[in-house]
Amino acid sequence: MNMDEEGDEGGFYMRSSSGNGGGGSKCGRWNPTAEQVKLLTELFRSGLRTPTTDQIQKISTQLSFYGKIESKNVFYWFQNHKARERQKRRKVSTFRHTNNIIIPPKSTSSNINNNNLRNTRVSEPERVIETLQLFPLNSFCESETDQKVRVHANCRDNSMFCYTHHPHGHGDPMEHPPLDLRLSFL
Amino acid sequence: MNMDEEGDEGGFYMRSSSGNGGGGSKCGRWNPTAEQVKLLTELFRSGLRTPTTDQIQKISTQLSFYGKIESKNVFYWFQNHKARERQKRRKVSTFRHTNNIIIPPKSTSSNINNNNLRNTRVSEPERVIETLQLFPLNSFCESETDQKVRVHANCRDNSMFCYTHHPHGHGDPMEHPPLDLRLSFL
DNA sequence: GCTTTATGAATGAAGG
DNA sequence: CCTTCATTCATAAAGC
Repeated sequence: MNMDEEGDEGGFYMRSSSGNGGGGSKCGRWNPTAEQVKLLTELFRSGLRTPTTDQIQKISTQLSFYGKIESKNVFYWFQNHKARERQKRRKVSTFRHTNNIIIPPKSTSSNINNNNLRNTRVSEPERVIETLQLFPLNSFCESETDQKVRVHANCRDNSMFCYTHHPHGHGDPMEHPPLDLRLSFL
Repeated sequence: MNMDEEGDEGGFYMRSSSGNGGGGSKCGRWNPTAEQVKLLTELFRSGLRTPTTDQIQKISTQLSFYGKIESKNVFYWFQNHKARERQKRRKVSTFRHTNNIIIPPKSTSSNINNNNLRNTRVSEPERVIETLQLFPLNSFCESETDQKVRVHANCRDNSMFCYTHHPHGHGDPMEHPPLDLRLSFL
């Protein structure tokens, strides 16, 4: 991109690590603490997908111990998490596999001591059950993104990330294909 | 956290050697080549703002010729590009009064392009008029007192967010179905 | 090589 | 449920 525009004016970081309840957390949107996320994730993994109002209330109440939270946050969290889980599953892409053994993506917690300034999201690796994928739907890709191939019968074709990798490989630096496409391929 | 692992909270990307198209590129984050950016920009300028999945795929396929790319990269690119365009424009037009004539905010171009539901073709140019903004559409002022009860047409329970009082009293109506939650409070 | 900027990626919040 | 927007986080690239 070539936007020689000025950047920003007086950026202000807020994102207290867990100071939702204690610190002077700025209003705005809910910023879950690590504990909250962990618990929510655990619930999700336990199979909870669409909590009822009652469940939401209870969850919210419990999580309020770790920081400010509202019911709607819980509600949205599950909505988003579920949707994005599905979304990423749809993404028929990039899974590293050797021969026919698919290697789950490395979790790359290489530099743990990277104390970033603004990174306040405490990392909590929390391994997940890894099930092997036995059928690579796509050719082969290499990326760190994983997916558990899931056959979804969605009526609409509005899957978000569908990716078919077109393998290309050449070390020619000066390659320059006929970049003339007037968007015609769309 | 990346969206690849549901439990992976602090997944850090491996450093990338950024040898994108030519060299051995590690997968840190996608680093588009000049050609890719050029094409994407051109598409954007042609009016494409929110490509459909199908378009994303085609674009991705085309661009993969110039270097490694995934669909989600295209998706994110358009998301970001559109958002930042808007952001920039908003920032500038915060006080754009042409002499004395103030153009009233026309609902933020909502209905300009909404008619068109993303056909398979490139959308119409969709000129962004973006007039000045007199009111902060989404000013987040923390008001603890109220809760915007989201009227959500939930089939099962109609009382979605009720913060003021719990709807069910103490009877605790329905016990949770098939949830095998280890979290006791539910 | 350290700081600043540009931008890829993620996610909370809505709208429909 | 699905899509989209706003904001934020993280980091490669650019500038000093």
